[in-house]
Amino acid sequence: MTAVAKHATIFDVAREAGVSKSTVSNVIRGARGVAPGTRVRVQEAIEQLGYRPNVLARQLVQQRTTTLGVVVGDLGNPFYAEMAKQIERAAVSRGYRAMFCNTQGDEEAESLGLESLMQYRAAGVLFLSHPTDLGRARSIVEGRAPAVFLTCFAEWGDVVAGDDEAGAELATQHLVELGHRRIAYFADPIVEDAADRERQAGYTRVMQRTQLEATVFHWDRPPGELDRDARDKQLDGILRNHITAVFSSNDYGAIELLECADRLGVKVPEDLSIVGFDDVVMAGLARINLTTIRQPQPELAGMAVEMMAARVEGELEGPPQRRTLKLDLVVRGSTAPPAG
Amino acid sequence: MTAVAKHATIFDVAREAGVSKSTVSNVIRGARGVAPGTRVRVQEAIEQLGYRPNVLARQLVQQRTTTLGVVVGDLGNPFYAEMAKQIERAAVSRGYRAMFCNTQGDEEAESLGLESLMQYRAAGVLFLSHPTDLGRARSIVEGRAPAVFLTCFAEWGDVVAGDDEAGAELATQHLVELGHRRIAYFADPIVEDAADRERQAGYTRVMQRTQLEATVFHWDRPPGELDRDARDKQLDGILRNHITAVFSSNDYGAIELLECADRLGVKVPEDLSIVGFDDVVMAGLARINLTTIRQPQPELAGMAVEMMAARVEGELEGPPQRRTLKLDLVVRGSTAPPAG
DNA sequence: GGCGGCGGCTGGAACGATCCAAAATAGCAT
DNA sequence: ATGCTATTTTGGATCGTTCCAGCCGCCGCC
Repeated sequence: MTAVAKHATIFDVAREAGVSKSTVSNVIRGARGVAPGTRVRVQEAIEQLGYRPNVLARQLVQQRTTTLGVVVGDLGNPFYAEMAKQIERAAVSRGYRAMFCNTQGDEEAESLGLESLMQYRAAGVLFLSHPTDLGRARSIVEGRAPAVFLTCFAEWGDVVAGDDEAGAELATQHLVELGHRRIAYFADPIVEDAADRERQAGYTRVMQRTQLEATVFHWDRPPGELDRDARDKQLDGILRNHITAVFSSNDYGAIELLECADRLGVKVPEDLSIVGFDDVVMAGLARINLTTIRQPQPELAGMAVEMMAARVEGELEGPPQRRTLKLDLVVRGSTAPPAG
Repeated sequence: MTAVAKHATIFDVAREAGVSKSTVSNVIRGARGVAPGTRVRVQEAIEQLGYRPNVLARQLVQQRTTTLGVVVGDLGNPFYAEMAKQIERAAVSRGYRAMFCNTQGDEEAESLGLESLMQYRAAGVLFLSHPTDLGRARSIVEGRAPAVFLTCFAEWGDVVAGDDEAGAELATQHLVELGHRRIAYFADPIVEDAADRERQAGYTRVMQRTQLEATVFHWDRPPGELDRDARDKQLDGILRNHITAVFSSNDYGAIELLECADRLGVKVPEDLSIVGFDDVVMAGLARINLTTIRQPQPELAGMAVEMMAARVEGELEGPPQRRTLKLDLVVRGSTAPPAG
């Protein structure tokens, strides 16, 4: 039984039930005005033949699809993976299907993926990571499908994101309240996007408000496995500067920092407090136990899909909107009052 | 510009270029027998109108799609997320598109997802997690689309998996060579499937070969956050039994064990050696540093997609095949010779 | 000069659904 | 019976492609 059977069509069902194709169509679409007896006969025929309507044909004639394109930089990254899962669930529960494009930060992959989504006539495109080539992405998508930016930003589409600035304020405030005075912000070079900017802004605002000196760092070399020594040296230099607490723009950076500290023999949180951002699964492991800012992933994903659906179904019109969700501080074991 | 523009069709291009739709079709399909001049004119018209062929229409008439259905239990789980990403990449590079269905272990979600995939006329279905309701899955898919089971098993489809038994032997052998005699196998109750069985078999075989007593455990209560005490108590009881090393059926279970040990004040690896399975990202974190068996995810995914493509394209026929990939031991810091 | 062959191009049928207008049937009162 | 309305049912057009058979015109050859 390797051969794949031919699928039954609406005509096969019609013949089996002794009605016209239109009546079968009325039954499967749940249209009213079908006699109860006929409906039953048609349903039996459908059951009998194992008939399943061809979505492609339907979408072709209806001139609209229920395919939601999702562009994501790295599906393997647990943060995005969780987000992707929530999006898939939300999409399905609204009658849509998600189609993911993993770009791996590659421009070529990104535009090919978007082109492909357009060829599939995706009802909308949801950007889960900031597009690598924003202009190109715009030229491919705009005017053809609505765009929603989730956790990232562009002025030509709706935006759904956590309130990064307020979240960063929360994180910084937490450190200040613990008694820290020399607090640094650590930017992850991988994501030099709007989110990073806002988080930095939140940090800076609190520092100014409390009359403390803001210090912003970023890895001299991105965390590419091999130059741990360089990074250790960098953190060492920073600590000599009497920094007692670090707020990292995301959890991955924070965990990297944690590992550097371990290697340098710097005790966390006794000698150095660390706060992350996102609350990825790893952050909750007992051995990591990272204080961080939680992103409400299910709500974010749900909201993004809801907006997308509203645009697609014409319930939402006009200029791009921006929805922001509140973020919460999760206090764990990587923060404590400074040693002195 | 909220309104979504109508897409140009092959007829629009034909009119623009002053040729028939068939010629345009020949150009976009790269068919030979089109005069160079004509080809250029058509390509200009395509460019001009921003024309993109409608995949739905094409697939409808061609009676085959390039959609690969992927059924996965939990896209948010980093192991599956990485797998999903590799599948997506492999699919795209072979001219297919992946369509994911997250089932969350729910039978209803699973069959709805599969039904949906069949309605989309998916060219094949790739199971990334063992189906919750195997019989139902079979009745929906079999005869309509080829199935490939990746990292899981069913007799009605091709199987691609790591050599779990050999991997488990490697893990157990490693513990034996370190000098351990009382070694336990810990089954994760979440995945009581073929993989678990084979891993256990590998463990048992080594134990028998070395004339050691095999001891199999499983959590009395699954790791559902709230009953940590119960699990601590269980591990405590096990350790009183003079167990000095544990081989867990997967990394999540191993990490859980690690956390229990931490809470009980049991030192790893001094008092207890732990080996996991899968080599998820977390296992490599310096603070976790788990000795484990690595699954070659890119190769597994690539092979699965390759088999799927071969089935779809008719290059592979006949009864279900089974491909097994070699697994490697990754020695990290959670294993050491026993204290005595 | 007629004819076969060939490269280039085209029209029509098909794919499997939706949806509308029109036809058929049923029900009911006169 | 007849007419009128309400309910069911139906045929046909349509969506945007692919692909095949056939047409047209040109070239070279005998």
